[in-house]
Amino acid sequence: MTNLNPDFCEVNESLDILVGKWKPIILLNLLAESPMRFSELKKAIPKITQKMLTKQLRELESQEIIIRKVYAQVPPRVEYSITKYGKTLQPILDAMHEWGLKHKERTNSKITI
Amino acid sequence: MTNLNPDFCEVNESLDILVGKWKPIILLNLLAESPMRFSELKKAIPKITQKMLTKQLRELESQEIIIRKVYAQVPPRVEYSITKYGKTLQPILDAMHEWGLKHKERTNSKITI
DNA sequence: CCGCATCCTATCCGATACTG
DNA sequence: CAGTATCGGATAGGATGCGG
Repeated sequence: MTNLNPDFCEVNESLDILVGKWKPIILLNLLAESPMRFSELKKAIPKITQKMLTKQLRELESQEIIIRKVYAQVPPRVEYSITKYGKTLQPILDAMHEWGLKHKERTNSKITI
Repeated sequence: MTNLNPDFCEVNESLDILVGKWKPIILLNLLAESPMRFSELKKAIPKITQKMLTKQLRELESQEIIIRKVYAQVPPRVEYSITKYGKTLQPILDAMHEWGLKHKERTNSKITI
């Protein structure tokens, strides 16, 4: 393994998509239930601001992980869905979730010693 | 799935450890070969600055993903190894690597159309 | 050989206010 | 309802130079 740099490390390809304070939570929501309206996502993730929700959704959309569908209505209705491609991230999310749980156990048992 | 916020999303536990421009590459190196000297890592990852290498190593050390061993010599000799705990990240790294490869194929085939 | 200190820049992210 | 626009603080990361 010689002359590595981040531009040629495939791990970073998936990392780029997942990184963002709210990306994992948004993806977990849309993997569990698609489509979801903007307001439903906002309600499911109360602490996110509208600005950040919009921004992270736009980024995921531009990477074709999710799809944004606008209905020409008043008031507006916008629905977000995970794409088939986005679903391929599931194994990664699962592995990370499982590791996270173990990590928490470990951390807790340390504190209580 | 209600009232989620990043502080209670287990995915972020593992993400926190992996995020950092050079963390994945450092981990892949140490997973492939442990221990490695500071200078060996620097040589394997030419574009990283000493400051960043030191910083990322310190962070991984504080999370007990790697171990830092100093030999009382002149000149100094410092070796870094992956811990048993750090090895539990391997499935995540593997999943991300595999996804990254597929992602690159996909991206390339798009460009060449 | 290994690392620290300093300075600098870019981007992330939050708070708040406004709009078709 | 589903966004923009603007401001400002915090953090990540790079360049460079010094030190035991």
